[in-house]
Amino acid sequence: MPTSLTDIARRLELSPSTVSKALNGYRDVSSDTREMVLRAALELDYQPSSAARDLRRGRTDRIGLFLNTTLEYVVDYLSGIIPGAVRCSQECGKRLLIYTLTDNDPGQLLQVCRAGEIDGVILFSTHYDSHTIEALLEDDFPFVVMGRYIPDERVSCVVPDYYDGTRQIMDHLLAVGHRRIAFMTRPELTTANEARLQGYLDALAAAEIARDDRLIVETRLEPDSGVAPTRQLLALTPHPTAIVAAHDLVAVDVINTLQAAGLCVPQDVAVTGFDGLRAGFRTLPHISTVQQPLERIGERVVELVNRRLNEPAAPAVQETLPVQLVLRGSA
Amino acid sequence: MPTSLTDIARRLELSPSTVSKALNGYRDVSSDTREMVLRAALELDYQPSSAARDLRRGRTDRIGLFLNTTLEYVVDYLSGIIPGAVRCSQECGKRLLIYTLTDNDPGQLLQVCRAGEIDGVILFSTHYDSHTIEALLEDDFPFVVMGRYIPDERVSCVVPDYYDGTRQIMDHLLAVGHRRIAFMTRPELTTANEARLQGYLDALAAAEIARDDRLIVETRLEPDSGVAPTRQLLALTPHPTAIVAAHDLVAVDVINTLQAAGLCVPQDVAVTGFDGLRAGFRTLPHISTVQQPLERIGERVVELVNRRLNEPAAPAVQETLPVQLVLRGSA
DNA sequence: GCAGGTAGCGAAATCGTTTTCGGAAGTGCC
DNA sequence: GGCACTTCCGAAAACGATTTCGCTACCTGC
Repeated sequence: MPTSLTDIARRLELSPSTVSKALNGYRDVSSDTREMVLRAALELDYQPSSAARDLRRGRTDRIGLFLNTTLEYVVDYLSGIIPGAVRCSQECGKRLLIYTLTDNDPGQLLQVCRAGEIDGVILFSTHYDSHTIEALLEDDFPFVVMGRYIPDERVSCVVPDYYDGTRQIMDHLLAVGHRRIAFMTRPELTTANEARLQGYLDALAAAEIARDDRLIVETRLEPDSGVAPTRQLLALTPHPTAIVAAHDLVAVDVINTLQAAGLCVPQDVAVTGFDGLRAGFRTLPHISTVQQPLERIGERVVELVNRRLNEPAAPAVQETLPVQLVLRGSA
Repeated sequence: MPTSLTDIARRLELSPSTVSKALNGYRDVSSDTREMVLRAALELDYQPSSAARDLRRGRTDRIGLFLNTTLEYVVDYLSGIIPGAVRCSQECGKRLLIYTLTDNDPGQLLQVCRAGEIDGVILFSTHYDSHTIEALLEDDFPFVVMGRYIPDERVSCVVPDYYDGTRQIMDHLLAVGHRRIAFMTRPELTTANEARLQGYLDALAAAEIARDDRLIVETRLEPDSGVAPTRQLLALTPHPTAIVAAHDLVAVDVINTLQAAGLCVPQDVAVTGFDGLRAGFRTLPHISTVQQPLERIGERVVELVNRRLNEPAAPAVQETLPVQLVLRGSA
């Protein structure tokens, strides 16, 4: 049994109320007793029971983030997000908790929220369905969506500028002379994928290059899933001189496949990624990519949840954060 | 305000006790009222307040895992562990929570444990000091150490067989004819690193190959930290024909550096990793490695915490799990 | 000396559950 | 009818903190 408030009270022959007030900085307690209490608390390694505290105060000062670990991409992305999110929640006096979902059952998320385990929740793009969002709205439970734009003015979200990022990549590739540029997209029809594709198409149009559908291929995010599409592109004659991958992890596959085929990156084929994950440093050359402001996204997302907690009436915010092209060698 | 037990009670004109008993499967409630209660609970989206419940029951059915995300390795390793850990905790009726530590302050871990936020905790090798362990023992708080052997019969731990893994790698390399085998180790003096080094040295001795200290180099786990040691090894004449890296992530750097120098893997230099992380699939050829039973480690670690929760008097267990050499092309 | 103020403390209610205990009503048996 | 059981339900006490409110001293100023 850990020591409780009452333990301290008994030991010092004080009432629990006084001890509580001493620990919580109330002014109606003399500095003498305050010191006594603080010393005793330290000696006994006192830590208030979070259950009791949460129950009485009606909040937990915890923010949840739900994680599905089946995708390597998610883990990698999250590890970029977390430092910023943790720092910001620390500053807000909250703690950030990561919940692990079994087989991505969104019901668990609602359970945790309704049970009052957390005050607010961050929704990662792949981890919810529209029913979850509806339920959260109905419960008036604070949440923010990360990485996907939700066309509903009641929900806050933070997304990187997918369109502009792709334009930046394309403009760079076009500027250095590429004309046959392949584009790898993902099968899911999300606003993110659409924005990227649109960036690609608009850039081509602006450069007055005709769209060639054989240069647009699909790829998934599992390990090795970038290999086959790359081979498919290499089979074209002439093959593209640049490949714009949907993600850094895909770009890794692309580079490996090209090098295995005896081609040099970027001399023979330039390759670009997207996101700016750490995986981009695990190839030689390193991957030229669009760096998402990962830490900043983490910060903003927590900040928005926190604002919502402080002023429940505040309107939802939909933020697009600027991204930046970083050239690291592969293009 | 979410609906509470009392809400249901009022609506059905029952007492809170009866409602609680109906929901918790007590036998002294008629099947009629039980059904009424269950239906009402469903209609109102009732979810018991976890704070109230935890407070009253004196436990939370939650297990904590503390995470420090500064190291890519940790994230990668953890994502291998988690599926098993989550599944097992699910089966035990517990929930697995991941806590994010700011700047790796072990005091936070003790706070969370003492506050009763979780019933037990899993310590990842890099996230504690001996003081934390002492404090947990003193508090009699259930915990299990993962990935590092602790020479103390009061603490349970689960570790892969580092020594045997390295022997397996070495035996394979020796069997295919390698004689100049380099070894990359990490600067920290942990039992894991020592066991690996010993495996390397014993294998050499068994093959009657003299130890050459120039072939033993140190490397860290940050991105690119495998590059310099590899160049250092390539500067030797003759250079080693095989490189045994301390980790898959290091092996990635090694392979890239070798290929960038125009060498073929594994024809010119064979490379092996350790751990069996997903990163091993992101090179071509894929990395031959020692596969840790990651899922199994996750399972066992949760299982041990759970056993400790169910029978507090049970003795601590120190488990070494078998590892397996998997040849994927790089050696 | 007295009204009004302040400083310091404790009593008690409260948060939403769980769980023990006892009581009321009904049943079966002799 | 009386006795022992069973069945079903509610009252009430916890769990450990926070917070409101009121009470006692003591002080201050006139």
